[in-house]
Amino acid sequence: MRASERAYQTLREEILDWSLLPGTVLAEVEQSERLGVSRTPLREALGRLGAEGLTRTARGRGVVVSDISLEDVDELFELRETLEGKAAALAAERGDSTVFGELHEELLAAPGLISEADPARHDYYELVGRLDEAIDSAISNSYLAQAVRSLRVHLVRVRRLAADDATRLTAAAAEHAAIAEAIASGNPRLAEAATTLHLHRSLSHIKATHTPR
Amino acid sequence: MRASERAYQTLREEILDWSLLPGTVLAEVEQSERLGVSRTPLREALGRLGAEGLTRTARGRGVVVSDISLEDVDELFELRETLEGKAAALAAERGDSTVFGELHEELLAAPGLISEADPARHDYYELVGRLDEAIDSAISNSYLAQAVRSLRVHLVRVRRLAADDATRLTAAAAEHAAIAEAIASGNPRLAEAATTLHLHRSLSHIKATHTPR
DNA sequence: CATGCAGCAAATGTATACATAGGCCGACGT
DNA sequence: ACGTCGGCCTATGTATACATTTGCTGCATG
Repeated sequence: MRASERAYQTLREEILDWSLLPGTVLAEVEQSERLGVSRTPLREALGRLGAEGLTRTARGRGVVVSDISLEDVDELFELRETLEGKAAALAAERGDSTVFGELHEELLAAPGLISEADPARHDYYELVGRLDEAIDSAISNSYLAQAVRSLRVHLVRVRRLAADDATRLTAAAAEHAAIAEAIASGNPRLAEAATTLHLHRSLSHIKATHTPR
Repeated sequence: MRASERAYQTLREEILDWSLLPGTVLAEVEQSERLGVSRTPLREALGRLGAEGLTRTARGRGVVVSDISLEDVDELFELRETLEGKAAALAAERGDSTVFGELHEELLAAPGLISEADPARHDYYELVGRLDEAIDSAISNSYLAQAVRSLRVHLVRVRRLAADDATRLTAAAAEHAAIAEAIASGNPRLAEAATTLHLHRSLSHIKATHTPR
């Protein structure tokens, strides 16, 4: 794998899982030595991160990890409701009913995946990720898909602000199942409504459980 | 100005005004010599263009200018309707009524700007650009604003597919005036409807006047 | 005591040399 | 004659040396 790709993947992971906290300065020499690559591929990695909005260049202090506050969460969900609502509606119009029917079945059984044995809820998030991918490919619109994907990057960070307890995840699974069912039934307005409902509940949960640091 | 910035601006301009046609290969040495910068800043410029979607890396042949077809136009407008509709609605909720009232007045007088003396319609597009900026800043949502801006880049390219005759521009000015008026009146649903109407007419115009090459 | 300027230091920005991989062309074999 | 293999050559990927800018510190002056 290319050195710039390695540096990009590593930094991206570390930012998304809050190993690198907002405000952390990513100096070129420092990071290039730490990651074992030279400054050139590291700069390319920093450029890509900046384009995604995960970092910003603080005039004079170099590149720093972007901040993400509760206000950002409101803004993110405002955009998310718009984009994912439209995506769900288009998926209902254009998607393959059997694909989403199967996802619906799986999501109904999802509470079984939320076991205490897997604190990271790997299986659960993998299933939700497959629903996202199915919607992306069903909408047949690369620009919308791209917009949704770039938005989801930030949402991964936000997830850490919320306490994803088993109770909430079980409820969320039911909401996702409702979205899949609506898409499978080919009803755009219902799919959009189910998405809106899910996002509002997610946002409420984040805001209710967030403990200010 | 930085060399990488110069290279980026130049290439971006050339792609947007179709001086660099879709499919054109942007080899690093070739372009760095042409633009008078070394390969390092040029690579940074190419990276930024790729992140915007104006170029893509063609496996083996390096970086090429992205294609943009009539199918892309449909996809672009589908996303545009979603984003700009939401933006207009938010602007109506949160914007300063006087700002949009003044833009409304100016847009009503816009047909006077469309003179035969200025084939590029510089004054007209400047005014429309100010409406876009006013909406962007009124929505108070940096993520949505960013999404709208990244979308507009592609629309600049599309504009060249349409024959922007004086008749269409006069009608478009009236549609823009209606949007500004709806925002000034603080009516989100009206603002969204006016935007939807305008975008549909723009798309119809593009599809009606486009002469396949 | 505060403010501004000058010099220094460390960061980023740029150029270039070098490594490496992949594609193309020619030759050889079937 | 066509296909395949090998070598060369040109492209990109990386490292590093150098230039340049900017922020900070300390001293001097009002």
